[in-house]
Amino acid sequence: MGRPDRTRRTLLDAAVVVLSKDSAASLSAVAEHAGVGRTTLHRYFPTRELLIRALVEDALDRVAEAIASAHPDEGPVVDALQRVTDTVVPLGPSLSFLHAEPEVYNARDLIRRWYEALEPVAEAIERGQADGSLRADLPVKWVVDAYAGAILTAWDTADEGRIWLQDAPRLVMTTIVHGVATPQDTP
Amino acid sequence: MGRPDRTRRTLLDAAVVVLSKDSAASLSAVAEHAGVGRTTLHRYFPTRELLIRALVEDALDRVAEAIASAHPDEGPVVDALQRVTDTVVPLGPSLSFLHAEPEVYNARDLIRRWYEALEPVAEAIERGQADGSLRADLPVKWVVDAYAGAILTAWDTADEGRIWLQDAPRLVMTTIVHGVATPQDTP
DNA sequence: TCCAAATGGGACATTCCCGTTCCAGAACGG
DNA sequence: CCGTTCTGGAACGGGAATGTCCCATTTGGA
Repeated sequence: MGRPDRTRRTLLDAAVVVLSKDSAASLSAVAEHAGVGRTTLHRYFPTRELLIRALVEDALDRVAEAIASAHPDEGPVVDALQRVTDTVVPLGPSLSFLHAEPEVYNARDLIRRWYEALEPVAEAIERGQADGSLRADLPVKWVVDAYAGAILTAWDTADEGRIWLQDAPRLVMTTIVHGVATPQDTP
Repeated sequence: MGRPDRTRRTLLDAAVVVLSKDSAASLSAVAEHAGVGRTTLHRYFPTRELLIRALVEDALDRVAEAIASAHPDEGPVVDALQRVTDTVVPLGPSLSFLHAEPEVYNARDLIRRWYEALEPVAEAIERGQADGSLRADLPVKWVVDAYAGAILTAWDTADEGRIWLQDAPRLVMTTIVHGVATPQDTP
């Protein structure tokens, strides 16, 4: 991997962190956070628009890859979701960026691609509802969003120092799968 | 209530909708969405900073008032949370705005005030953990964030048309309280 | 070591948004 | 019905961010 590739990677990583906390942050701020001159940033991403697009692509790729690597179609559904959670939580900045970026919010095709990336999770949830391990009185679309939202919340909460990041996967799984009530009280 | 009060209310309502979807939206966009001239907007809120502050105050007040009106300190905790959910879900735009606004994210005191507004919820959760109706192996801070996050997610999901807004409170409560697994599988 | 590639800084024009001012017209209340 | 208040449009200066160019310097590989 040559120098250009490393610089590009550095820029993408810095940009996702900065822009996830302020989607309107200036390109100067991004370049500075990456330890790179603003000129160099423009050399790799000529316009802000192109930088955003590249970040979205990168984030979607990472999420899709992380989910795939967890093999959500294998084994008991709850175990599968546990594996997905473990691999996706570290992608917090990318999730946070996708969620904060207005470009994503207002572009139909990008929303569609987000849910395409989550499709294996949706299938796992359907599988769970079919085999009786997940309750079937909740819309799959809702469960997908609630699950993804919980992961995002966990990242944000850890980022604010209210929980430890290492606890995040367990908290997400316990809360989403079993709920916050005591088991006995669940009718 | 005179004309100025109504105009101010119109502006606040329009601004929270526009800025919740794009925290960097221009004041022209806000004024246009409110059906008001940009001059008038500046007459009520001289600077963008002051508009943001007023929006934050308004959002925090609404959340605190909605929670208080649900009397989260009375009756069974799960019932109390149900009442809070019912009253808070309609505040989606305000929650979304608070969550998206970088000004809030980066200001210690505003974060503190957000959690102060949620304090009655935190107390209800503590009460539930103490009386055995809620599981005690989850940090209260996490439960508060997960709960608020679920309400926000439900609003966003309804806004995208993936669920009906009228179903949101039930979905939030079922998911957060009981989880998405079938009751029998909860150990 | 040497050369090509990559980088960083400075300078510049452009564009967009903000905040202000002025003035004419509309709306509301007495 | 009249006058006070509120509103909307136009115009302007200032400032910040963007995108572009040029050139000196550094870096890393052959």
